[in-house]
Amino acid sequence: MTKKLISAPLPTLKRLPRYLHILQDLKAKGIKQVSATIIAEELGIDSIQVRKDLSTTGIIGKPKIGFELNELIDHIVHFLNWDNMTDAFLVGLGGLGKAILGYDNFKNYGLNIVAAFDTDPELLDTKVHCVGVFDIKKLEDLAQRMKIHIGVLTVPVSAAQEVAEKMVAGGIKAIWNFAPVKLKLPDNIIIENVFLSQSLGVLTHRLAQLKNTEA
Amino acid sequence: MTKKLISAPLPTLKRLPRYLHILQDLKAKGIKQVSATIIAEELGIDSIQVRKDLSTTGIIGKPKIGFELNELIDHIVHFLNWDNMTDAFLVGLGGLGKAILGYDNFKNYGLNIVAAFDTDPELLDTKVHCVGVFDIKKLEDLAQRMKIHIGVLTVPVSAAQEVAEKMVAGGIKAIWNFAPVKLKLPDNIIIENVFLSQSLGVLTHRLAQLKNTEA
DNA sequence: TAGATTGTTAATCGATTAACAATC
DNA sequence: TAGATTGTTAATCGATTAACAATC
Repeated sequence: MTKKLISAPLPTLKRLPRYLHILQDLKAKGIKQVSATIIAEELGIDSIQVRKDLSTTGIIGKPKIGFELNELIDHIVHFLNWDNMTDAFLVGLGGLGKAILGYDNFKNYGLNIVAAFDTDPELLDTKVHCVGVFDIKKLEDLAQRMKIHIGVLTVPVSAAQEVAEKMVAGGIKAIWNFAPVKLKLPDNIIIENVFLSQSLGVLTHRLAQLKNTEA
Repeated sequence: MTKKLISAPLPTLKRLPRYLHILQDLKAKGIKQVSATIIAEELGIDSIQVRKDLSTTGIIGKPKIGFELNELIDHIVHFLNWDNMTDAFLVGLGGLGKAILGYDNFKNYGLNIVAAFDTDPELLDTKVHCVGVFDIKKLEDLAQRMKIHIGVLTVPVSAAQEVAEKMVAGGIKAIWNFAPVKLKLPDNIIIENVFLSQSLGVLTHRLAQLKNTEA
């Protein structure tokens, strides 16, 4: 039986991977128990928030003691579904696509990229970071046959919508989108965008602000 | 005289680059005016929110007409400080570092990477995507002499804190951090984190949820 | 003019933070 | 035991959404 995964507020969901990083550090140091206070201090946030976030994963702590480290890690990992490796396709072997393929750590995050796609004839039927590269024409058919549910989209903006539609046609249910464009897809498709310009905008705005207040 | 940059709520700040993408698309199509309604439809958000967000940039629209496209673009670009190119250093030439160096578009986002740093002897004194690569030992001195204020941090977790401290020692005021670790730096240093695991966690959790509700 | 849109004030909603009893 | 921590309910805070007058 699979435990039911109850959802959480988006901000909570985004903090969970950060807790996990800390916890795995502590585990490597041989620590067995941890309190919300410790985690909070490490991340510079409020301990009440940590406690509330952790409770959404279903973990039960012990007053005065805190949480069993291994048990807590398991709960977070399960909540994020990182205990089940999910196969994925990646489309677009530009710099970013290659970087993601080469970043082994995503295996710790439940993501297993099993094939890559591009239009560049030079790349077809080669391997990049041990992953086979195929023509985009084969995407839909292969996705269906291999029952792929996650697509990583690292193509230029101009191709993003078209490729995303092919992913959906192939039965892909969730798209990790790195192209700075709003994908127009059916409502039941999960889209998670990584827009680097957002993050950079925050940085440059704040830096300008800082310089203005200094001047 | 530089116009004063008033700050905005973080969610607003993060939406502004997305508005800009849409507006530049419209500009390329030769359109001269735009209403909040149009932008909102394009992004699938509320038009009231768009109006409020835009007003934080200081733009004044015309009832019934909307906004002058060029004027609106200028306001957002100025608000994000993307009209002033800021020189930056990048440290860590792994896959991600190389991808960022190769992504010319950041020049549209006010970021100009003028030098890269690594420890790999093979890379030193070569050029990657037309940017010179230097030994990390030279980082502090060069940052000071060139008055660099932004550092892009794409090193492994194990090196992140140490390199970040070198950046600060070199006078860098804002760090765009891609290493999944909390940097411990003075309060006046601006840190903007890009934690891909956060985004991936949201995706895998939601996909698991979807499958659970289907089953 | 009538309809559409802006800009702003007020209401709602949801997340964070505070308070506190329970407890190892 | 006393102090520290959990889990939960209530209060606060801030962002989103609604309402509406002004206006081209």
